Amino acid sequence: MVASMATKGERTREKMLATAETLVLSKGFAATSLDEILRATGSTKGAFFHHFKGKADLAQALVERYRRNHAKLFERLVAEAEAKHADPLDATMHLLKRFEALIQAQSKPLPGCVFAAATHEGGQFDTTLRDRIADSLRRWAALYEGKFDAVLSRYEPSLPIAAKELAEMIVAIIEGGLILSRSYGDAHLVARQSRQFRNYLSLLFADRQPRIAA
Amino acid sequence: MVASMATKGERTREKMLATAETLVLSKGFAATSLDEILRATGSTKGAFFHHFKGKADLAQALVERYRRNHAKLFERLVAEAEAKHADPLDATMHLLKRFEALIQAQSKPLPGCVFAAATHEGGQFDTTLRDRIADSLRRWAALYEGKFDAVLSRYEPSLPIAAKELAEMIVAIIEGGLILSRSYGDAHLVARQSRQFRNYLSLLFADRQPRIAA
DNA sequence: AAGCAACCATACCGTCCGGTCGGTTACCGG
DNA sequence: CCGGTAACCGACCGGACGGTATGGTTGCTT
Repeated sequence: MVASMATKGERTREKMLATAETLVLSKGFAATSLDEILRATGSTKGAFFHHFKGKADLAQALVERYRRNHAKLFERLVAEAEAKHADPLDATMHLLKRFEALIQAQSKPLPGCVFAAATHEGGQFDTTLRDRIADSLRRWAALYEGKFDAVLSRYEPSLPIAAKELAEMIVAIIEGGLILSRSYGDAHLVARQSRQFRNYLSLLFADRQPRIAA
Repeated sequence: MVASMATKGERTREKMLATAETLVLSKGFAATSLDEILRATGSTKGAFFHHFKGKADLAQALVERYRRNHAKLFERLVAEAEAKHADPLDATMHLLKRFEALIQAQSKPLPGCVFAAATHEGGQFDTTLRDRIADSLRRWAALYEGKFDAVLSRYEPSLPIAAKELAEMIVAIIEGGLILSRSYGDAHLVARQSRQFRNYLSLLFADRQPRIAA
């Protein structure tokens, strides 16, 4: 038994989560029935209710799973970028470029973001899940914010700017870009928008003016 | 009988659409039942099916209504901006600032965008409605694109840029900003992000370098 | 090999939801 | 005042959905 496939139960649970995610991202959570998920995975009610307390529990598990995968991916990209560039600005640029390359490689538009989906249907979830989603988005932005903090502590921007604003901007651009990308069927729209954001950064720090200690 | 209240039927229909919109924006379309809408408006099944063929028809009507209102608002803002500024860059900046002021005036986060909601639950709608939504988003972007075209035909940007990219960028920023704004409960996030976009524009056209005819 | 838990299949239940339909009231031209 | 139509009501239906109960099967441990 290979370690990667874990136990049988974990594999079916993962399969359910994966197919549920694609269905939810295409039709929405409420419009996705349990039977539909089970038909797609080839299992039954018994299996589902063995792994999840109910549909609400599935929603929470979906968010948690997405959160982990998302965090893991970005930590990998950040590590790679910082290994290659000592300068914080270069590292951030590299991070964005790697991200764009990942999207550009896909021929179809990305299926969407679970956080955005959950936010949109948020009214049917309880407060703790909504808080968890907001926290996930904040952590994502905070990851960028840390990078921009490093950049701002070294270089003087050509316009007064806060790291948090830049972090929220790239997250907003990606989330909004995903919506347009899906609606248009344009697989490369998000990458194009990320490039625009890089443009903004390169104009903000065009001359790499070193910050003067007060 | 005042002209503004139109016929009785039109008023109840409008009331249904308005309450349906708020419900849909907070819980999603599939999770919003007809009974819920009717309870909120104080009318009944009979009234609903007199005005709409079914729930799918309601969805289409919601999109169409939002589309009209949205277009009307922006045409008003554009007209106001162009009346005040002959220069296309100044007019565009004014347009964005007016938009920010509108958002800033609200104390609660905007309820969301029907286009984004519909895109997110798109899998449950038919192709014609999905196309209609994509078209609505494109028209919105095209409205901005026209303005940026005017700017680019007069001024040389400090980085090579297409009007379409800028147009898609502000739309993406607003859509993404709305998601973050709702999830965080931060009413001013969208306006802050619009200001970032204005920053980008002001850096792109900082010196107002006039375009040289080739 | 026995036993025990984890895992999964199936039949079934109560409820809610979209939709239908026969009927009633409000309005309006003639 | 009358006829007709737009507007509206509310009981009802069939089906789908989330959830449960129960029994069977697999696989790990000792």
